[in-house]
Amino acid sequence: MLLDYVILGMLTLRRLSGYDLRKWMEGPGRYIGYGVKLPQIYRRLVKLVERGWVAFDVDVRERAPDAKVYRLTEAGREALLEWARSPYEPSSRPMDPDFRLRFVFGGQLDREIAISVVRTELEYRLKYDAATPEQPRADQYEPEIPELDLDWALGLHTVVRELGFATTSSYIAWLKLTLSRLEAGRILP
Amino acid sequence: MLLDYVILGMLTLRRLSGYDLRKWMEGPGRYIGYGVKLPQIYRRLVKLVERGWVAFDVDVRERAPDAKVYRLTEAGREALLEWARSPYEPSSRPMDPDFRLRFVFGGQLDREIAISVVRTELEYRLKYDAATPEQPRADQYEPEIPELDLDWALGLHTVVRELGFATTSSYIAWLKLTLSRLEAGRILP
DNA sequence: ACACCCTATATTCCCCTGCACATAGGTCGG
DNA sequence: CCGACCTATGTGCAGGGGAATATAGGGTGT
Repeated sequence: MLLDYVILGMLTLRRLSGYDLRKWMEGPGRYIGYGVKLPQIYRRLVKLVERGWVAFDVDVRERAPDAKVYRLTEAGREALLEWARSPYEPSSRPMDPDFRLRFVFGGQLDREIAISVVRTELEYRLKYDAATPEQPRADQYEPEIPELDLDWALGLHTVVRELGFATTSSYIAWLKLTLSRLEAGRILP
Repeated sequence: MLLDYVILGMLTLRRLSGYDLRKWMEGPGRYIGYGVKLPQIYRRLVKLVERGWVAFDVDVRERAPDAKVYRLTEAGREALLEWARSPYEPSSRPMDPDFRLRFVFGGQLDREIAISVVRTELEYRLKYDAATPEQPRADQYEPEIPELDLDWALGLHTVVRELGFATTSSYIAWLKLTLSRLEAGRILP
């Protein structure tokens, strides 16, 4: 379950309440592309406590309701590390959050993990996504609705595929750049 | 349910079996970013038949198992149009498939719908996503694990946010370009 | 001859997850 | 004073959706 590792990964950096986790997901975490609603976060936290991966202390607050502040346990740290080291299989859809999740929350534990995940992702994208996508051929379609303008419709499909192609290309460029920076031993100038 | 409208939208263009729908989702439809597994497609098709939005004919095939080839009904066409005309609320995560789905499967029905959806999306992205994201501040974090290199971890968060920022920027550029092309009345040169 | 994959449909089990709602104190504007 | 909104926690319900499995004919490789 991806949400488990988002929570464990964030708790590696600092203690957080369920409410904090949601704030992160709606804020900076938006770019990672994975998000769930509050009830789900609370439910997952309960399960993670049951499993012994996280624990909490009640933080009594004067001018706000009491909060449960969660922290990572030793078992949770091991679970996160095990996930981070498990084989990474890229998703067929480049915009899926799988890679970014692995990269950030796995990679933060160990430089070798970060490098290996980026390398795997890059190889996969070069193999399956670097090719120029095919144009849809009008003769393959026979609209059931006479009012539908087939050229218009396929034009929209084409421009969306162009968006996807451009996005994927710059994604691949980012993967190459990031890989070389990681291999050089530092990521920020 | 988004899957309903993916199916209705594809059936607007041509008759398809459940298996065909899955092939499209794994192939060209990958760029739209919405995908489910086969069992879910079959389940949805059953529900759409019950609701009267689609119907099927059994296609007896010589050298392959018989296939159910689905087609759009009048009620299905109306349901798709109603969805396409309903107010569009952009998702807070730019990579969610909501916009692309609306744009392709709503926009193919009517040029005004396509223009309106792109305009709404562009306004939203300019408002919420055009700003440079903040850098994470190291003093806000207190890792529980001494082995964790906080600068390294935050560096990874930063480069992923840079990827998100670059992606969003080129997405906004695409929205502007597409809007002006749509307003000019044609999308392809 | 046998293994394996492709087309094609579908079910069962079980968990994930969104929506609506409940609770409750604090703050702020009208 | 009241409504609206923020912090902060949850519950109940219904439906979405993945993994594994079943079935079954045809083609392809070794």
